[in-house]
Amino acid sequence: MSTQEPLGTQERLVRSTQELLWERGYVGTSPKAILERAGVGQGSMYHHFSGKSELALAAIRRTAEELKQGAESCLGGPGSAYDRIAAYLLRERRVLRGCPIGRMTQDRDVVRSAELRQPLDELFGWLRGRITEVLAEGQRRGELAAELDPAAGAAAVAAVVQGGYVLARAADDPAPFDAAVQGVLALLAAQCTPGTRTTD
Amino acid sequence: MSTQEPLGTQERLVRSTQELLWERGYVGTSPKAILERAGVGQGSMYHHFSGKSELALAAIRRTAEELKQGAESCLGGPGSAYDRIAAYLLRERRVLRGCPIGRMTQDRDVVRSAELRQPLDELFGWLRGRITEVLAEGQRRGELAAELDPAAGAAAVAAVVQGGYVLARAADDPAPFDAAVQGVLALLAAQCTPGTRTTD
DNA sequence: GTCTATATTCCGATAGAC
DNA sequence: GTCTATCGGAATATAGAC
Repeated sequence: MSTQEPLGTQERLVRSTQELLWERGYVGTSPKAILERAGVGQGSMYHHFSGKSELALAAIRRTAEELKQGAESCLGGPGSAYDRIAAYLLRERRVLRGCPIGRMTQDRDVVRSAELRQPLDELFGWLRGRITEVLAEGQRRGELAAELDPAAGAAAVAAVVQGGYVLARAADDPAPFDAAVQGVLALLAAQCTPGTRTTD
Repeated sequence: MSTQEPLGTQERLVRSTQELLWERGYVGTSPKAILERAGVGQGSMYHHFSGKSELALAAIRRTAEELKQGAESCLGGPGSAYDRIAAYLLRERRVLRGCPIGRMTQDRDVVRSAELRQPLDELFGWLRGRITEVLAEGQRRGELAAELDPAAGAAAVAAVVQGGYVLARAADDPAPFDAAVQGVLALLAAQCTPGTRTTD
C-alpha cells in the first residue's frame, strides 16, 4: 500500500525535517541542513513554508501521528491487559536513537511555543489515557488487582519508556532501557491474577 | 558553612554555564551568553578555559556531583528500603525545569563526545547501582519480596524520574511526573512485607 | 515553483593592548 | 588576568531572476 512514486518537494522537506529533528533537535537543525538532505533549493522551502518553525510543526505533527499509530497497534492488540502493555514495552525500538517526540521536550524553543508543544502534549496525553484504559479494562475483567490505580500505573509505564531512553543514551548502551522495562513489567506481573499472562 | 565572599571569575563562569546548560542545553548555549551572565569579558573565559567544551565539561561534572550528593542524602537516609526510595522519589523538585543531567543526553554534541558523556554515564550508573543496593538490602532484611530483581527495579525507579520529567514538560504541568512517581511507588509497596513502610 | 544572490546577525575563537 | 577588536563561517531570511 506504500506508494512508490517519487515524492513531491513538500513531502521531501517534511521527511527530511522529521529525521533531522530526531537526530539534532530543533535548535540543532538548520534550514540549510534540511534543504541539503531534501535535495531542494532555498526558494522551494520558503515557497511552501513560512520558515523553520512552520516546517518543524508539520514534521512534529507527522511524527506524533506515526508514533500514535505504532503504539495503538500494540495497545489495541489481542490478549490480556498485561500482554498488551508488554507488547508495547517490548516493541522493537532503536533505543539509542531515543524518542523523536520525547526529545522535543528538551528543546527550549519547542516547549516555549504553544503551537509546537501541542502535538507533544496531545501524544503523551493520549498515550497515558490509552494505557489507563487498558489497565482499567484488565481490572474489570478480573485480570488485575483492584487496588491498582490505572492512571498512576499508566503514567509510570509511559515514564519508564521515556526515562529508559535517557538512561540508555547516557550509558551509550540499550541495556538500562531493557532493565527498566523488565523491572516495571515484573512489578506489574505481581498485580496479575494467575494465568492472565501470555508474555513471559 | 557556605562561603559568602564574592566568587572568583572562574567560579562565576562555571556556575553560569551550569545554569545555561540546564536552561538551553549545550547546542543552545553560546559563549557570549555565558559571559554576559557571568559578567566577565571574553578574554577571561579563554584565559581560564580552552573553549566552550572545556567549560561545559567543568559545569557538567559539577552538576553531576551535586545531584549525586542530593540523591545520596535520600537513599542513604534512615528507614526501610521502601522509605528511602520514596524519599528519593518524593523529593522536592522543580519538575518543569527537568533534570540538568538527563537533559544532556538529548544533546548530540554531548553524547558524541566521550569526555562530555562520561559524567552522565557515571552519575546514572552510580544511581542505578545505589538504588539496587537499597532494594537488595531490603530483601536481606525481609522487607521486600525475594522475587524482586533489584537491578531491574532500580532501573525502573530511575527511569520513572527521568521519564516523568519528559511527560511533565510535554504537558507543561508537573502532574504527570507526580502520577508516575505514585504509580511506581504503589507497585513497589505491593512488594513490601506489611509494616515496613513509614511513608504513605 | 524553483533557483541563485544577498543581507544581517550570531557563533566560536584569536590577537593583542593594558 | 582582563579587556576590546577582529575574523571566518554558519544561521535564518529576503529579493528578484527564470
